[in-house]
Amino acid sequence: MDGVPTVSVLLPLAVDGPYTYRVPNGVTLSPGDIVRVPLGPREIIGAVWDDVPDGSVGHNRLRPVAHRYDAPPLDPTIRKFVDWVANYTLTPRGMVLRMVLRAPGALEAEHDIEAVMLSGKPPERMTDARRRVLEQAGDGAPWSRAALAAAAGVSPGVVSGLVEQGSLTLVHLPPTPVALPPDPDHAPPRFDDGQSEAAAEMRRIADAGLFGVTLIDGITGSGKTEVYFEAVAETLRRGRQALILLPEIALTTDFLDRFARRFGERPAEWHSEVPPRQRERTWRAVAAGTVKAVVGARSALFLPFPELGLVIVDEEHDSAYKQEEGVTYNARDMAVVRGHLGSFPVILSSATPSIESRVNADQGRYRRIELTSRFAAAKLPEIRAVDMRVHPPERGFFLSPVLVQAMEATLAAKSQSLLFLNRRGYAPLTLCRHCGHRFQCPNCSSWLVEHRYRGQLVCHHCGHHEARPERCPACGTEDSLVACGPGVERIAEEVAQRFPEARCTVLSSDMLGGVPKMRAELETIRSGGTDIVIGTQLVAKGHNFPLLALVGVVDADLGLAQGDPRAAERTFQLLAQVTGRAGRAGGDSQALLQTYAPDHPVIAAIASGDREAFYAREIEARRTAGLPPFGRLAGIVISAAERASAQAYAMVLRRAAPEEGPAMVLGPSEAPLAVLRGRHRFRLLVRAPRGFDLQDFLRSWLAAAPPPRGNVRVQVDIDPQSFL
DNA sequence: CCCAAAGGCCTT
DNA sequence: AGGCCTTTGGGT
Repeated sequence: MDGVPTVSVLLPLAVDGPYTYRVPNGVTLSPGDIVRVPLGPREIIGAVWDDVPDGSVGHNRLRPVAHRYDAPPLDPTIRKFVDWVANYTLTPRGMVLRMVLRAPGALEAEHDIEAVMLSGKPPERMTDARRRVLEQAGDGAPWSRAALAAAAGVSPGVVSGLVEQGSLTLVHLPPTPVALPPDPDHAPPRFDDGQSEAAAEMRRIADAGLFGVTLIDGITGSGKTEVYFEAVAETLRRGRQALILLPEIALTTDFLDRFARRFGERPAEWHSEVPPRQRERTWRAVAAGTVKAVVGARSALFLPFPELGLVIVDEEHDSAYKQEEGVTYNARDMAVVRGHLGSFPVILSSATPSIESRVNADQGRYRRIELTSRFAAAKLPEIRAVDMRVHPPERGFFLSPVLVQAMEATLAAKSQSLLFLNRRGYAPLTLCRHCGHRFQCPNCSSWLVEHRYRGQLVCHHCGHHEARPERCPACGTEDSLVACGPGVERIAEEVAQRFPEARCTVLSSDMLGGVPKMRAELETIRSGGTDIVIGTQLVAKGHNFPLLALVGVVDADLGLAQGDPRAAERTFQLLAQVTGRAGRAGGDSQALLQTYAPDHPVIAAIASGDREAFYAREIEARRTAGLPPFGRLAGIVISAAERASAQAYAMVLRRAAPEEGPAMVLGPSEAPLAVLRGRHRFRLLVRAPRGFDLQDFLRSWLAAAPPPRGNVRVQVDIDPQSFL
C-alpha cells in the first residue's frame, strides 16, 4: 500500500511517540535531522526520530514536513539518551526532547557582525571629533561602530558620518566564536605526590575513553578540580568534547577563570543566566562540535554534543542536580547514563560524596580516587563542638559565650568571621504570648517565618505571605506577638548589638537585588570589606572566602530532627562544606560547631574529622532500618487539583502497602508535604529489590487503577546503574 | 441554574 | 505549546 515516503518526527510536546509526516518530493530525511512540521493550526520544530513510521494514520491524513533545517543533526547517542531518560522517568519522550531543543533560534544561520575599518581616504572636512575617531581606528583593526565611538569619546553619528564619507569602510566579519579552543598544555599544574598519582589516573581514564564511573573523594582544598582538569586535558587532546557540570550556584566567574588559567581560554557557559542570544550561539557551536569544553548547570547535559568524550559532575552530592519540575531527573545519574550510552568515562567529584556514590564505590561499581591532603599552605581547621547546655547564651540571645569570645578575638586580629545558620528570615515561629496562637500557613500547615526586614510572615514551602499583624488574630490582644527562635536576620541583629563597630554582611537566597547584588556582596567579602559574614546554606556552595579565620555554626544540629531519610547525610554535607571554608589560606583557622547535641554522630564526625566513621555508621544505620543505602529508590509524585489531592494521596498510600507487591512505602516523604502554586504534591519513597523492574511494576500498577483525578508521576531517584 | 476556573485531551 | 471541550463547585 506504500509509495508515499514518510518519517517519524518527535515533537517537543507532552507526547510520547513521534508523529508520522509525509516526506516532500526530492527531500531526503534521516534520523536526527531537525525539521519544522505543521501541527494543528501552526508549525513547530521537531526532530526526525528512529521509530519506524507507523501506518495507523491514513495516508490521506498525513501532512508534509515543512522544512529541514540546515543544522547539525542530533547524533544517535543523544537520541538514545532522550528515549532512555523518558523511559526511566516515565515522562513522554517529547518532553525530554524539549530539553534538547531549548534554543530554537539556534537553528537559523547566524548573521555576520558589521564592523568599520580605516580606508585611508581622508574626509572632505576634518573636525576634532573625526580626528579622534580616525586616530582610534589607526591601529588598522576592525571596530564595531559603537565601540569605536565610545573609545573615541564621540557620538555614533560621527562614525556613521565617516562611513558615508568613505574614510571608514564597512566590513562584515564572521561572528566571534562562543569560546576559543582550550589548550590542554597551556599551564599544567605542579602536583604533590598524592595528587600526581591521581592526576595520572585521570589521564589514563580519559585516554582509554571507555565507559566507567570514577568517584573523586577528596577533602576541601585537596585539589580535586586540578586533578579532574587532567581528564579534561586528555579528552581535549583526543579531539573530543568535555562537559563539566556544576550546581548552578557554584557556577561563578571564579570557576571560569580557574579553567582559563589551566587551559588558556574560558570554556563555554550554559546555565539559566546566559542571555538568549548567547544560548543560541552556544547551542549551535556545541552541536557543530566547534566548542570543545562546556561548563554548565544540570541542563547542559541535554546539549547536542556530537563528540562528547567526558562528563565531570562536580559537587556530585548536591541536591541541585535534581530537577523537580517538568521532567524529574537527577543530572548526576543521567550523566552516568549518557556516559554509558556514549561509551565514555564519567567522573563524580565531592568532598562529601552522597551515600549512594559511596556505596557504589565501596562495592566496586565505581572506581574511587581519594585525595586526603590539602595543598601545602592550607591547614585543616581546628573544630570544636560547643555544648550549649553547658555554655548557654544569655537570655534573649542565641550565640554562646564561647563563640562570642572567639569572634571578639578574630575581630581584634582584624580577621573575618562567618556565622552559618541554615534559616532564612528573622524567626521561624511567631506566637501570641496571651493565648498561645501560632501563625500557620493556610495552605501547608507549616509555621510562618517572620521576615522582619520585609515586615512579613512567609511560608517557606509555598511562598504564601501576609503582613505581620499588630494584634493577635485569635484573641485580639495588641502587641502580644513574640518571635521564637533565630533566623539569620535575628543573628545579624544580635551581632550588630554585640559588635557595633564591626562591618557585617548577610547572605541569604531571599536577599533583595538578586544575582548582581549577590555577586557584589561576595566580592565585598573576598576583598575584606566586611568583618562578619552571616549566611544560610548559600555560603556552603563553592564560594571562596580567602580571609576567613573563624566559622561559627549556629545550631549545628538544626536539620537533624527532620523525619527524612537523608537528614543526617544532608547535615553532614552542609556542615563539612561550611567548616571546610575556614583555613583555606592557612593561619589560625578555627571552626566552632555550636550545638545542643555535641554527641550526635554527624557532629562528632565533623568535630573529629572522621568522615569514614560517619559514612560507615550512616550506611549501617540505613541497612538496619530497612532503608536502602543506595539502590532503586523511586518516588511517586502526585500532583493533583487541590480538591482531589487528599483522595489521591490516600489511594497511593493504600496501594503502596507492602502486601501489594515488592514495592513498599519507606517514609512519608523526602521533602515535607508541600503546596506549590495551588497544587498539592506528595512524595513517597519506594524500594524494590535489585533486578526487579520497578518502572514496569509501577506502570502497570498505575494503569490497573488510575487515580481518580489529577496525575501521578513516578520519579526514580537513585542509581540508574542497575538498569544499564 | 449559570458561570468562571481548572483540568484533560488532541494535534500526524 | 495552545485551542477546545468537560467537569466542578461556588454563587445566585
